[in-house]
Amino acid sequence: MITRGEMWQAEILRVLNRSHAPVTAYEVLETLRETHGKVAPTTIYRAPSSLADCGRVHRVESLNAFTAYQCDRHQHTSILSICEECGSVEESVAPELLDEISGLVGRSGFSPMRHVIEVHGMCGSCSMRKLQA
Amino acid sequence: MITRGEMWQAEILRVLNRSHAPVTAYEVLETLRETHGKVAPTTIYRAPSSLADCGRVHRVESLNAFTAYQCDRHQHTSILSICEECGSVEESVAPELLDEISGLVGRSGFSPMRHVIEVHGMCGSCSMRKLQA
DNA sequence: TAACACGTGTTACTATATAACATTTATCGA
DNA sequence: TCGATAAATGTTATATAGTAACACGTGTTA
Repeated sequence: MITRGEMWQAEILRVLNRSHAPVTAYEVLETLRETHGKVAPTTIYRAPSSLADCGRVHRVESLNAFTAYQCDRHQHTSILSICEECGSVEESVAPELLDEISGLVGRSGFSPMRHVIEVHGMCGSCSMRKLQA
Repeated sequence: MITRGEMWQAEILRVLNRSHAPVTAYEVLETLRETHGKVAPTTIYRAPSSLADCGRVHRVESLNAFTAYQCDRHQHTSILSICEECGSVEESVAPELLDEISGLVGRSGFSPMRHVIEVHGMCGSCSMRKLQA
């Protein structure tokens, strides 16, 4: 049986997948209001949180926004590269880098639970375009 | 000559240094209102931004808050470990790790400008305390 | 079917951040 | 020195982000 909560998760995933750039909760909200009438922020926030918990979407902390996983295999911590020119986000996976970071901060006894690794800059296509112009 | 802007920067640095945990802009605001009467959010936001630009404070993206650099030598990208138990933040510096990350995301032509690396977890002291209890 | 647990909806609010414009202060040429 | 101009700072209002608290309904279980 499909619960209403699962229905919202599916709707929101669809909105996130339509955009290759991260989408803020309120942008999702506006989109869903076009098709569903009145929708409350709470509805929107609950779903991505649970989706993030089960590894289907990323929360992009430095943008206060969400983005769907590009690839099913990536359902663990990713390094996100965020183009400040076009807004696109790429995922990279590097467990060994995460381990190095954990090792580094672990020297003082710190136990990592969640890694936030976001790199801002300019993507390849935008760099190209800039050079040509 | 000391401009008003520099005065605010100094005030705000003082507030940040009094706390070993990150402080939100609005907490700074409240503190400064106690001593300076009416202060507008804009005033508070301008100063940490310029302080962040010149490497005196970190903006902690995953907390929407600011924290002063613990050590003058760290005036470049740091890895922040954030204790979710006591709120304390530690800095680690590892240029070679940043280079590895840059190399990784650079494979697709991405040019990094700013690294956000924040690790959430539990600090050594809190782990100790938990074990004893 | 009463009583409860739990998921979802609704309202209202708090927190975070910035845009737009007003005012003050600094700078510079006449 | 004085006015014109540019730059920094102050002020107001508002946009954006996020959550708490409670209401409501639905599906259990006894």
